[in-house]
Amino acid sequence: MSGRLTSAAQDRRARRQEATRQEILDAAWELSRELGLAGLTMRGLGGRVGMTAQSLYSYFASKNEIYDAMFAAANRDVLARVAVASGEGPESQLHQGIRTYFEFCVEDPVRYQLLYQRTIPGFAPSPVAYAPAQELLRLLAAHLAGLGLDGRVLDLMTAVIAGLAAQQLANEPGGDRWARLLDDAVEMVLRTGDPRQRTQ
Amino acid sequence: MSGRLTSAAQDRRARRQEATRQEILDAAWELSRELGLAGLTMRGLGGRVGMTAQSLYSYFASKNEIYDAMFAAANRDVLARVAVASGEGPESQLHQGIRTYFEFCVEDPVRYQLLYQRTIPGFAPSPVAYAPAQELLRLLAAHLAGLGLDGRVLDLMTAVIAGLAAQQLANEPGGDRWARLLDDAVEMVLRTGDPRQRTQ
DNA sequence: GTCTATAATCTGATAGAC
DNA sequence: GTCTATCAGATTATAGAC
Repeated sequence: MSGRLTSAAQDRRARRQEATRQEILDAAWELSRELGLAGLTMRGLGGRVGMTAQSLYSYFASKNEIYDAMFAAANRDVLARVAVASGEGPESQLHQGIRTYFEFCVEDPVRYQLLYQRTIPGFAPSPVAYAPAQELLRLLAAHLAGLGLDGRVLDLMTAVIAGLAAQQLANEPGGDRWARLLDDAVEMVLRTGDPRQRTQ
Repeated sequence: MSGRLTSAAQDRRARRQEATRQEILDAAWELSRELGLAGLTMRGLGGRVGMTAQSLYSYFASKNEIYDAMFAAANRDVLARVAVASGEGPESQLHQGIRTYFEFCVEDPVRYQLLYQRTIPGFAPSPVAYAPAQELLRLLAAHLAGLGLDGRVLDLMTAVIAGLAAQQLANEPGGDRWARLLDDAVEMVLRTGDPRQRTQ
């Protein structure tokens, strides 16, 4: 019986640990949005979450491990959101999925910087943290393949989506000047890649 | 006569000053490419150029002024390169100009980061440093207007170009997987914006 | 698991001699 | 214009008491 009790206590402790980790990550996002990704410091983060900077090392082995956890969470988030995007018919579903992804991108400039502009000096995401992004790309590739479109169209599509998101974030964050071009742009790429459309 | 001599001496001194400034900027680019834009430090820069970090302040009032000078030089460079891009007929000229611009973008990741991904914490370019970029955009707008295309097409065009460049730099720096899609992508945007092409 | 203390180092920038 | 010396801080991270 003491074994079961010990195990239950371990569970409780582990859950508490995990809850604190999450609290720290929430504060890290908050601070990053206020001061920029490079402005995030262990002291500032500790202060925000109500402990000393040193105590953070009980939850994360290094500052980069915090960045990695943020990276992983964001990637898991976008994959989940795109996966549930529905629509009637494959083309509508594709449009919906891309729209969902695009909105995720322009929603949070700091998150976009972390995920897609490798700008933090010593940081590179771990394979585990990066995996959902690859899965997302595979998902898009499969959808396009289902419409008879090849890798060339995939590359063009990712570039067009990324370009619209980047322009929106850089030149008019929070606006829709590029966002409202998205559907037509996607349609344009689909038509270009459609063999029935080609002249040769 | 002493007046002329003094003036000549001032000229010589000013030229020497300017030469040293340029030497410092060259070293700054070099170091940034080695360590990343955020990795550039006054001490490192001083060491590279053969003086102490403190002496750099005789040439630039601050570190941000160095970033600004780099920003300005890069913008002047790309404008000059695009301006001389030639071609027969307005469409060919447009393609050539865009190709020149694109190659400038993918040529140097660090320069791209400085110009187009506002990632340095305290730095914002001065109006003078930024001006050539606006001129470049006006140039593109005028070319498109000459083909009967509106601001919507301009926004779509900038997004497509930026997207291809960003994907190329992020996923395959030095390669041509996205670069070789450029001409077709530009053509695609031009056709989409052509009123003769529209169905309604 | 949290703290204090501190290591060890880096940063941009200034003062003043020469 | 260049140097030495130094300011006034910041940074991540570790050691060890409790």
